[in-house]
This record gives sequence, C-alpha cells and structure tokens, in this order.
Amino acid sequence: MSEQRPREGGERPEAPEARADIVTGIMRQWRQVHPDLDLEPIGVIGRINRCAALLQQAADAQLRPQQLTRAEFDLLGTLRRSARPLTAGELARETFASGAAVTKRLRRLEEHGLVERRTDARDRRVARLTLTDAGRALADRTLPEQLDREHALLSGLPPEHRAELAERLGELLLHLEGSIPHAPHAAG
Amino acid sequence: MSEQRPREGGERPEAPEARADIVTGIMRQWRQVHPDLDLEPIGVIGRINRCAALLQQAADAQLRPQQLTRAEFDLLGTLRRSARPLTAGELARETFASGAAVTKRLRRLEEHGLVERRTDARDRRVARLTLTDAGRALADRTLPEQLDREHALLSGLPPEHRAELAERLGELLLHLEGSIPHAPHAAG
DNA sequence: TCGCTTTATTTTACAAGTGAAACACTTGCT
DNA sequence: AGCAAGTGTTTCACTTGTAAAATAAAGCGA
Repeated sequence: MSEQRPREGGERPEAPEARADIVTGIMRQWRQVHPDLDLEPIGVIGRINRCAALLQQAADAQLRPQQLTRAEFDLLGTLRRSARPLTAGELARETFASGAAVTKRLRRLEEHGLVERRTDARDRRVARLTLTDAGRALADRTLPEQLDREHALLSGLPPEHRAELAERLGELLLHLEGSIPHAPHAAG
Repeated sequence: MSEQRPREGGERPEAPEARADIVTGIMRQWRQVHPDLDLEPIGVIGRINRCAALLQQAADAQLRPQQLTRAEFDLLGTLRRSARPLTAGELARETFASGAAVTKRLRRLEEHGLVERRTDARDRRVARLTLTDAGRALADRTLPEQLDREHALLSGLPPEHRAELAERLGELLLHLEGSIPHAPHAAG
C-alpha cells in the first residue's frame, strides 16, 4: 500500500486524546470510501514504508556534508565489514543493486580515493574491490555517527518497545525473504 | 543504516536452531569489526528498510501487469480516498513527491484516461484533478487485490504479532514525523 | 492603479538507476 | 585444439526523479 501525508490544513486532531500518524489518517479516509475492506496491511506496510522513507531521508541528510550518497556509503560499509575483498558482482548482490549501478558508484568511489580495484590474477574478468586507508577511515568515522543519529531517532520509543519492534520486524523479514521472489535489484 | 544481503554461499546457518534474516548476519559481521558499537539501530532500521524494499518490490510486481507504477497507483489512491478534487500541489504534498514528478505522472495518467484535469475557475493557476470513471474502477479493483496480497505476506506473522508491529511502528512513525525536518520529497 | 512579491504549475537540465547489449574471459566438451 | 556455452563486468540507450528556472496568475500595499 502507499504512504501519504496528512492534509496540510487543520485536519490534524484525530482522537481527542492522542495525536495520530499519517497512516492513521489515511486509513480513516479509506474506511469512509470502502467500509468493508480489511485495512490491516495499510497499518503495517504503510507504516513500514513511511518510516523507511523518513529514516532514509535522515540518513541521506547526514551523509550529504561528506558528499556521500546512501548507496555509496552502503558499498563502503559492505567492504568494511567483509573479511576479504569483494567482487563487483558480490557487491551488487550484497547491496541489492544492479551491476550497472554498482559500476558507476564504484567508479565514483575510486575517483574519490576511497576504493581500490585489482583484477583477479586467476580470472581476468573479475575485479576485486577493497577500501583504501582513506575509505576505511571514512567508514569508521561515519558509521558511529550514523548509528548515534539513528539511536537518537529510535529513542522516541521505550527500550522494550524497540526490542519488540526489532523482534517482530525480524520475524517479518525472515518470512518475506522466503516469500518474495528474488528480484534483481531491490535496494531500499 | 544500510541493508544488505546474506552471502550467496553456504554462510546461511547462524544459530543452529533457527534461521536468521540478513540483518542478523550483517550485525554479526559488524560485531567482529567493531565489537563495542551499539548496533541496535541496525536491528531496527536495517530491518525496516529491508522489509520496505521487499514489500515495495512485491507491490511493483503486482501493479506491472496493469502498466501501473507504484507512484502512479499512489496518486490514484490519493484521489480515490479524497472527498474532493485535489490540486497538483496537494497531490505532491500527499505523496511526498516533487511537483515535477507529479506533473509527469499525472500526464501519463491523463493519457491513459484515468485522471481528469480542470483549471480552477477562480484561480487560473490551479489544476483540479479527479479520477475518471475508468480511473476509479481501476483503483477500486486494484486496491483490494493489493491488500489481499499484502495480507498474505503479513500472514507469516501471528495476528498478535501483527497488531504489536502496527502499534510499535505507529509510535515510531509519530515520533519520526515530529523529529525529522520536512524534506521536500521523501516518498518511499 | 501600479509595481513588487508571492504562489501554482510546468519546463528544463542533469544525475542516477534500469535492462539489455557488448565485450572479454573462462569452462567444458568433442 | 577448437568451439560453443557460460560468466563477470562494463557500456549503452533510455526512463524517471530532482532542483532550479521559467511562466502565468494572484495577492498586497502605496
């Protein structure tokens, strides 16, 4: 289901006691249009999508001063947590991006001196990618900053609720991983 | 934080008793690299992003046979649940898209006879958008189909877990809506 | 009334992603 | 050894989104 925003005007107060997120408003609208539709998926999926959008927006904003996109940072992170060099194909699979996109991004990261490429001695088709010292330093500096910011965003939820959320999301993710056909690229 | 995929090879079995989602694997990797980092945000945000990506991918796939993109369907839905015609600007705000993107999408929907445009009599700058009969019929047919598919995807979780997830996500979303500056476009 | 500011929407220029094609290399079989 | 099939990566042609500029219309104050 889609995600939308509450009306700009004075349509905010829903329940007189509590504020409501935009998905609640959207569900209310749909109940008027289709009173007999089961809207539970909107309550879950709509909120997942909306939270994702906002969280990604926040991550983008934090990376911007360093001239890094989230996708590029994703590549840096993937290389940083890997115990060995990765091929372009592995990076594409790990980051759910197309080969073409990865090629372009790696090019940019190479130009910025953050990533290094070597052709595999045994198979000349294969590129082996590693972080440069600068790339590693950047990743090591940026990740904790991102995590701090994200921790602050999550602190709006009590710890038990956060744990619960992680648990339920983990269950859902596991199920989705088994249910949704592996599409070529599904970064998010 | 970013989202990635488990290694392709035989790295799958984590805990001997239970399968694990990919975010679990990523967290394990980071623990080896940075043992003292608080990875809680990855557990929540990484999973939100990954679930969102998979769910969006599934939604895209379902809309494809009707030559509809998710963003276009979002516009149709927004018009369908609205009690009155909406302006292009309102649609942009409701769908968290830029005015330029909305203009392009509306053009396509108009060409397909799904959306109708009238210039406002009182303010000639303003476009008033409504669904055509065909547009409404399509929305009314497609939404339940999407919801059914989504309901099936969520059925991997027990009902109480779904309710809990919706609740926690709602809390988080409400908090994020209040914390993250309103960026121009943050569709998801 | 007039001129300046603001507003609604579209157009423009460009970046970034995609699927498919291209290219080079490797593997496997006869 | 030679060739067809398969594989890894990049290039290509195109689509789609963005920010900013452009255009037309409205609002406001002197």
